[in-house]
Amino acid sequence: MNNDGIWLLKCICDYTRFEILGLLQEHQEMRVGDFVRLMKKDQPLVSHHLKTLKKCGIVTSRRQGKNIMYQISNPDLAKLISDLANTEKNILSMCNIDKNSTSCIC
Amino acid sequence: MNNDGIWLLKCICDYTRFEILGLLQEHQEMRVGDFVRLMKKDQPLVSHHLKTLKKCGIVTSRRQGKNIMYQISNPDLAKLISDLANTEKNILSMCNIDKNSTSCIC
DNA sequence: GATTCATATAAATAGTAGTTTATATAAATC
DNA sequence: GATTTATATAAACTACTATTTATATGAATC
Repeated sequence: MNNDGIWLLKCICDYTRFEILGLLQEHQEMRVGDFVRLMKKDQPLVSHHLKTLKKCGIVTSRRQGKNIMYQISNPDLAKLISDLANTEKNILSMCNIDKNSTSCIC
Repeated sequence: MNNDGIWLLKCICDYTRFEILGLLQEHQEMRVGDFVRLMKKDQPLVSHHLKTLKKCGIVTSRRQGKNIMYQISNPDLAKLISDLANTEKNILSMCNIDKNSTSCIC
């Protein structure tokens, strides 16, 4: 893992992974196939990002028969991630964003 | 600006920009040259990242003689960014990080 | 034990973003 | 007004990371 002090934020700041984490906040535990269906993305792509999240310690997994179930590694972490998402939302709503513009005007 | 809903987090999640924002939290307002000196990075690099932050609406600038002064665009935003940094720190401290390992174990 | 289903892994590709190098602009000073 | 100082811009380069495509693994079922 890189050593720049914000590798964890970076790990969360990819849209696909952000989406995965959002789904995991809602559903506690999910199979890979669930992500694939809900996110409408290719299975290898989803698996790849799950692996990245796992390497960062953000999610854990367990096998259940043919499926592999993923969950956020611990409840406190889940809370902090949702804090992060909320902070992001607050910042966004603080900005007057013109969706067709190239910038936001705070 | 991209449209993935986390462009702002992404804008903050670069080490150089994170460092710039950290300095701006401490000093309210700084000249480009101040960043260059304190961060020990090339001037064009710093300018480039300041431009990115500006495009995202995170910082603003004003000219003062030969210098251009940068500041975080508004106090609420400054607070939210420091919240973000704190959340990051909390997450990090929640993880038992072995600095020489390739992952953290939450 | 062969086939199917679910997921992982690996390799190739493509796109993006950071960095460096060189140059331009704009204000201040002599 | 020429030179210096501070900053910006542009182009070239590099490195990283997401995505795609193809294949492998491993459990369950017939």
